[in-house]
Amino acid sequence: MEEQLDLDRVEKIAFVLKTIAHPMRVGIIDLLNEHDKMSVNDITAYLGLEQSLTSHHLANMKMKGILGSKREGKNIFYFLRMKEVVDLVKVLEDVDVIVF
Amino acid sequence: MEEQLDLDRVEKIAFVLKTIAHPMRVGIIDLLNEHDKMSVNDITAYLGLEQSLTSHHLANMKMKGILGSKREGKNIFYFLRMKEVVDLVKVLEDVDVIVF
DNA sequence: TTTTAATATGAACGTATGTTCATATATTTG
DNA sequence: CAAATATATGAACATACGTTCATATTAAAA
Repeated sequence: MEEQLDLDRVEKIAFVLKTIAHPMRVGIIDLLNEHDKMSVNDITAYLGLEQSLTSHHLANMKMKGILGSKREGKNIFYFLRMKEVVDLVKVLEDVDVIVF
Repeated sequence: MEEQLDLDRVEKIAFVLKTIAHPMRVGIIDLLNEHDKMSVNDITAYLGLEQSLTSHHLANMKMKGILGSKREGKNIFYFLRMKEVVDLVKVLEDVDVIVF
């Protein structure tokens, strides 16, 4: 690595981390890694959240390029666009942490 | 993966992500990956921040188990304790993102 | 043993983020 | 076309987070 901070680089990396750094958004990534695409309803059920809150999380991740979506009739299906985020989760899978 | 959300799991993962999801904290990880240990002064210089702000970031990451520190005379040296975070950064190295 | 250097701490404050709630929009079905 | 279903949107609010500033602590050096 360099001896001089590369601002663009660290900002880009932090931007993605920030977008994912929430329990429910990690859950969404897990789910969409298992399923290719899922409707908002099914995601909502899985997370156990309110519809509206799920929708907010999904919109946020979509806007930032992590997810994509396509309508199919009454449903809208979300899917992983930035596949790398799955690896982020995998890296931390077995890490030993005390959460607070 | 499972068909039922594992809350402890996603909370743990999000907790670590959250701790790192800041440009300067990504910078700190880069630096400590290159150097084994570094004094607060040197880290501060590298980041181009105020001493106090750097100290806050370091204390935060230490408290949450990402970093460790040891005093040597006048200086305090910080080092990576949770090495896995380096891989988080590496995963996002070459990802294509539009930051805003 | 006062001064200087290195680092930590804590209060204060503004901004960002997560959540709720009420409502809007789109699509299908009767 | 009216009703039902699926999803989005936006305002309001509370809380979390990042930053600054002023001051405390610790160790070394003069």
